[in-house]
Amino acid sequence: MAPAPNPDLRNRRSHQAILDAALELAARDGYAKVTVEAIAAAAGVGKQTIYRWWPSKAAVILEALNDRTGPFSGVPDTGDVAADMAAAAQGVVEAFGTDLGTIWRGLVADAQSDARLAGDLLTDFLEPRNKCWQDRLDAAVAAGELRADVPTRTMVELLFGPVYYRLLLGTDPLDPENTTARVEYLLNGLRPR
Amino acid sequence: MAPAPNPDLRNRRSHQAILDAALELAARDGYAKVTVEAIAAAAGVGKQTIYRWWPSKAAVILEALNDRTGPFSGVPDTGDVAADMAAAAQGVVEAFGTDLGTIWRGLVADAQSDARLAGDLLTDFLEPRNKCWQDRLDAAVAAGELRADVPTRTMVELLFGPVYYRLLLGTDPLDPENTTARVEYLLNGLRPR
Amino acid sequence: MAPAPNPDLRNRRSHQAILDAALELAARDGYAKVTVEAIAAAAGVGKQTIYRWWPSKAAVILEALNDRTGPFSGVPDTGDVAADMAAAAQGVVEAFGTDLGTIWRGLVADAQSDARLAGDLLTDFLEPRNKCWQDRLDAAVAAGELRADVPTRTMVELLFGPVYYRLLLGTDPLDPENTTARVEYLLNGLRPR
Amino acid sequence: MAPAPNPDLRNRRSHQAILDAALELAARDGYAKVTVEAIAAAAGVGKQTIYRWWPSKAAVILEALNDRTGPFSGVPDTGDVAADMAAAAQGVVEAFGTDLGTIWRGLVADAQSDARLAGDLLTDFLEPRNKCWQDRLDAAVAAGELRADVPTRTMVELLFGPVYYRLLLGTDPLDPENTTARVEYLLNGLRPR
DNA sequence: CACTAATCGAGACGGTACGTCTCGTCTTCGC
DNA sequence: GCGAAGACGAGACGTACCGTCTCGATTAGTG
Repeated sequence: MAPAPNPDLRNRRSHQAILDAALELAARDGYAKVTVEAIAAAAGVGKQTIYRWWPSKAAVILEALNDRTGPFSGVPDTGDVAADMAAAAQGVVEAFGTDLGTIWRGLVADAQSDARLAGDLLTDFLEPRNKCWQDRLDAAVAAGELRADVPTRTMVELLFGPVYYRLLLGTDPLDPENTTARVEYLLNGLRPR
Repeated sequence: MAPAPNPDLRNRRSHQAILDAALELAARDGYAKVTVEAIAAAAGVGKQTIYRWWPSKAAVILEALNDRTGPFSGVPDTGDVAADMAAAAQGVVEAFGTDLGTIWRGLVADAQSDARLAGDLLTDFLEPRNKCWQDRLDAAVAAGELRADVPTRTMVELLFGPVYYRLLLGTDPLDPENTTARVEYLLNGLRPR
Repeated sequence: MAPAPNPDLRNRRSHQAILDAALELAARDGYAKVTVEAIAAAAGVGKQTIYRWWPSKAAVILEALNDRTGPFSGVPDTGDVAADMAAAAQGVVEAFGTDLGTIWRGLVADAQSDARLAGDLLTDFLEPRNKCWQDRLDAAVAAGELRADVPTRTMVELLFGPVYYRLLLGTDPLDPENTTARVEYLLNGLRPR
Repeated sequence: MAPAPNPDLRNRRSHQAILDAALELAARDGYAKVTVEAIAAAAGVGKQTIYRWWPSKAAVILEALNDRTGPFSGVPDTGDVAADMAAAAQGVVEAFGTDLGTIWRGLVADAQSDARLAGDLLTDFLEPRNKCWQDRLDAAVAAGELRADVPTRTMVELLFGPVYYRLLLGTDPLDPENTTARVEYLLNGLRPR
């Protein structure tokens, strides 16, 4: 069906205008209220130009998000894994406190009924960041700071799972202090000593 | 505006037919594909009869879910909090492996752009269950099985956060074994001993 | 596919608003420039309400035309068939000089690629009028004013064919005088006497 | 605006391929379904190459038609104007029974909303043929076969008007027999003798 | 024989309207 | 007078073409 348009002929100006418009509308009106039609109008672009290059509004906004945040800068490595975990988790919490959090919630929501988007969310956004984290944690394991018998992938889930829990379920507000404390709980465990 | 319909006049048969139809459609076609129109048709009911009593399809399905699963039976208390946590977390994971998981994902997705629904999700479903858990963990704290300086609400987040992480982000499949191990990690911490 | 909407439930106000808007737009902007979307907007109506009851903009405009012109009043019968033919042909020519002519040209144009519309044009507009004419001419034949060996249907074609020729091909402007003369030519023939 | 492309640099192969493709598509899919895009694709040509030399798909197809039918061969002159009229009218009717009729209907349809095309239809196709007819009829008038007080242009309308009436309105199928008879009616008139 | 300029194939672009879909409200009729 | 049935206004969807535009890559006729 799709005649596979030639990316070389892509118009830079339009491409960027679409990303910019998408992000601005999402920030202004809320993710759910954004429509492809509105993005096209705001970007001064034909709808077909969006559909030619993206399968859905979600895909546009995901790329816009990546375009805006730029390449993931990596995780800190001060030698103290506890401090690094706390710092980075706080970074995530703070980022989620901005428009980014709202937009990300919308993307995750759409991904529940759009398997392709779910995959793109992972490959384009989540997994690269998690990969960095796993590397950092692997180093900590090697340095004897963390248990070797716990998969670092699981550690990442333990660290960020509660953040997403609050973000998506809204049980409690995202709270940097709580985030710092959580790292200590994770490292030392919930058993009394 | 809304003439505040008198709940006494509510038709039991229609009410139940709507809940049943909603759940069946959600299970068969997937949450996102269900429409109020389809529920009404499947229940042999006018659309207005649904809109009179519920604000959205999500509200119908949430009530249908609660209607189906019945009142929350509470958490186990064998005296061994580790075993209880593992058992219950596994129960959740198993439940999420059925239609319930798919439907729940849909409800959480809708809640991202529907504050009222988000509130209902908490009060009608999540908080009652979490309240039970906090009570159980309070008992464990009192029994000296868990640290007293960690809010039990946070403990619940640590336990279930990673489950929701996988459920909603799809990084890895929900896995009962991993769930059991996670309880041990949480209790003993990630530091080498 | 089409669930066959129930005409009894049709909204009178909307129906009339659509017909009025269609005709006004056609007169103002020209038949070809009218769009279903514009009719809907001008009538303060949803597009679906048009598509529910008509298959195309042409069908709307045809009905609007019939609604406006009202039932065909019939043909004159003064006893002098020549005078009657001239009068009526002139009536047609004059009508075609108004918006009606422009709209009718548009409908005939659309009918070239829309068999259903072509049929509707005949049954809803052309044939009723031609039927009246054939009856009038039959009477003239019976009165000995016209040849009995020429089908009256053919006579009608001879009378109006040239009108449509000018209307649709634009070779020459529609001209009442020429119309009158043509009746004489038809009746007496092109041979010198 | 238009930089007036230099016809000398025109690519013969492309020109012919466009005409051929246009006619083939019109015959195969019907005039209305043909698009400039499809002609370009079928001719292996860029869209701009069509728009450089023609203002619309109708103009392409009109030229293709003229290219295919070749120069108009003129009207017969056997000395018997009745026979000649019948022969030629039948020729037209027969031609209209082929793809040519369908395509011609499409062109006339488009001309209703395209004044330029309407003009081209006359100058490139209709008027040359009518001119020949008028000449032939002038000769018949001079020979005393036809009335001198009827403009030959009007005679042509009387002869072909009914043909177009049937072609464009679809009241009855185009019928060679009826065509022959019509010539007799026209010559001798509709009055009983 | 290179040079230069316009045409060429290709197809992306900003637009417009299409006909469909679903939403949440409003209207009608039958029980 | 309630409720099923479903028409309604609204408006986004994703598609199809329009006519214009921007690309190299031919392809002429000129110098």
